[in-house]
Amino acid sequence: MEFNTNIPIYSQVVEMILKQIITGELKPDDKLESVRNLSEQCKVNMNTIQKAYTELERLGIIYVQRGVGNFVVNDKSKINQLCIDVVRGRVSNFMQEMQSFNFSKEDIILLIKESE
Amino acid sequence: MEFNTNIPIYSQVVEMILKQIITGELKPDDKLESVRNLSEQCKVNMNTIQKAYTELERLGIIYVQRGVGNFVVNDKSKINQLCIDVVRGRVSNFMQEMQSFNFSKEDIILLIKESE
Amino acid sequence: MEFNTNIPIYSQVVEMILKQIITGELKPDDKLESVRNLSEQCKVNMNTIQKAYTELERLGIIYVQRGVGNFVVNDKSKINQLCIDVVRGRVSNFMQEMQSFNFSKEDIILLIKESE
Amino acid sequence: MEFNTNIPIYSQVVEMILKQIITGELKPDDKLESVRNLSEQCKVNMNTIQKAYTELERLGIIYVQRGVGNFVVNDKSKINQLCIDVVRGRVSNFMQEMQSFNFSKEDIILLIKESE
DNA sequence: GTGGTCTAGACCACA
DNA sequence: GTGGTCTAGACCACC
Repeated sequence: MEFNTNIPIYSQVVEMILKQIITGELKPDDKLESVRNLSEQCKVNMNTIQKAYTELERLGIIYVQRGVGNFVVNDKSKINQLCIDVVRGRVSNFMQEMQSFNFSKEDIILLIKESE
Repeated sequence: MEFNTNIPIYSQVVEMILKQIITGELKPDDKLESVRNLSEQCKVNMNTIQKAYTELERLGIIYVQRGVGNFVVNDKSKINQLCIDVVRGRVSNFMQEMQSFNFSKEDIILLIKESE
Repeated sequence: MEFNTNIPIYSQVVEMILKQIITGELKPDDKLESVRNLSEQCKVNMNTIQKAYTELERLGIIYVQRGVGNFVVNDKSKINQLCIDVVRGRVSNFMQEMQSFNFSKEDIILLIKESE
Repeated sequence: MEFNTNIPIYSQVVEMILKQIITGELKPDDKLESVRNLSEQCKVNMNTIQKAYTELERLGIIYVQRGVGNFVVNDKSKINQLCIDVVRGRVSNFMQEMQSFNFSKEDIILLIKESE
C-alpha cells in the first residue's frame, strides 16, 4: 500500500474500501480485514484504520459486531444509493470545475475522448 | 469572497488566479492586485495572500518586482502550457478515479451527457 | 544559534540543513528536529522554521509525514545530485564573478593558494 | 541592462560600477554617467541610481561635484586597496563556504581546474 | 506529540 | 506604496 501525502491516510483508506464495495469486490455481509491486520498490511497506525472504519460506520455502509468484526451492510438499495451518490458527486464536481475554466459540456466530452 | 473550509485559503487563492489567467481575465504583464488590496477584498490576512503569490511565482506563472508589484508572466507558451497541464491534469485525475470505479470511457461520457 | 542579519533567517536555516545533509551529518530517512524543537533551539519563531522546512520539501530533499515529522529523503542519487548541484553552482558563480574582474583561472588558483 | 531579481537593483548597479573601476574601464577622475542618463539606459527609477551613487560615495570611491557630476576618485592607492579588498573578500567568503562543506583547499583547486 | 494554516500586527528594504 | 520577513499566539487535523 502506497499513500499519497497531503491527503489524510484515514480518508484514503475510506476511499479504498468504498471502491471495493462499489465495484463488488466486497459484497454485502462480507467481513472487512480486522483493524490490526489491515494496519499491518498498510504499515499504518491502528488508530488510523480505526478512524477510517468509524467513518464508514458513520456513513452507514458498514456495521460493527463487537468482538467479531466489521461487515459490509446487507442492504442493496443502500449500496446502490451509495454508488450513485458517490459517482454523481464526482461527476458534478468535475463538471463544475471544468466549467469554471470556460469549458462547455461538449468541450469536456471531446477532451475525454482524446484522453490517454 | 467566500472560501471553502477544509481547503487552505491560500491555495484557493492560487486556484482563483490560475483560473483568471487561463480564462484570459488576467493577461500577460498584467499587474495583480497588491497583497494588501487583495487581502482587504478577501477579508483575509496579508500573509495568506503573500503565501499564495509566492506559490504562483514558484510555478513560474507570475513574476515579482520588489517595491512595484506582482505581474503575470509574459510568455504565451508558458501560459498555454499551464492551461493544458491544468486541464489535462484534472481530466486525467477524474478519468483515473472513475475507472477505478469500473466505469469505461463511454460510461463516463454518458454520465456527463445526462448530468444537470 | 547565531544568524546573519540581511539574509532571511529561514534561508539560513535551509542552508544549515543542506550542509548537514551534504556532509552526511544527516543521513537518508533521518528525522529532522521537529519544528517546535528547532524553533526553541534557534530562539526563532515556529513559522520561520516551518517556512524553511517547506522550502526543503519543495527542493525534494526532505519529505513530510503529517503528525509524524520531517525526514531526509531516502534517495542517494538525489542527495548526490544535490551535493553536486550546490557545489558546482557555488564554484561556477564564484568563477564567473572573478572573471568579470578580469582574473584568469590561474590567477584565481594562485589567490586561493596564498589565502589564509 | 538586465537585472537579477532578489538582489536589489541599486546594489547591482554598485557592483557594475565597481567592476568598471577595478577593470580600468573607468579611470581616476573619469565622469560617471549622470543619474538621469543611467536611469534611462537601465530603465530604472532615478532614485535607484541615486542610491547606488550615494553608496559609492560612502565607500569613498567616487566624489560628487554638485551641479557637475560624479567622478571616480583620483587616488590610485585607494583604488588598488579597493581592488584588493573586494577580491580578497570574495575569495575568503568562497573558501569559508566551501570548507563548511568539508572541502579542503586542494579539493577546491581541483574543482576549479575542472570547471567549464 | 507532529506538521499546517491563519491572524494581527510590526518592521524593513525597495522603487 | 510595494513586496518580504518575522513574531506571538492560536486552532486544527493527523498519528
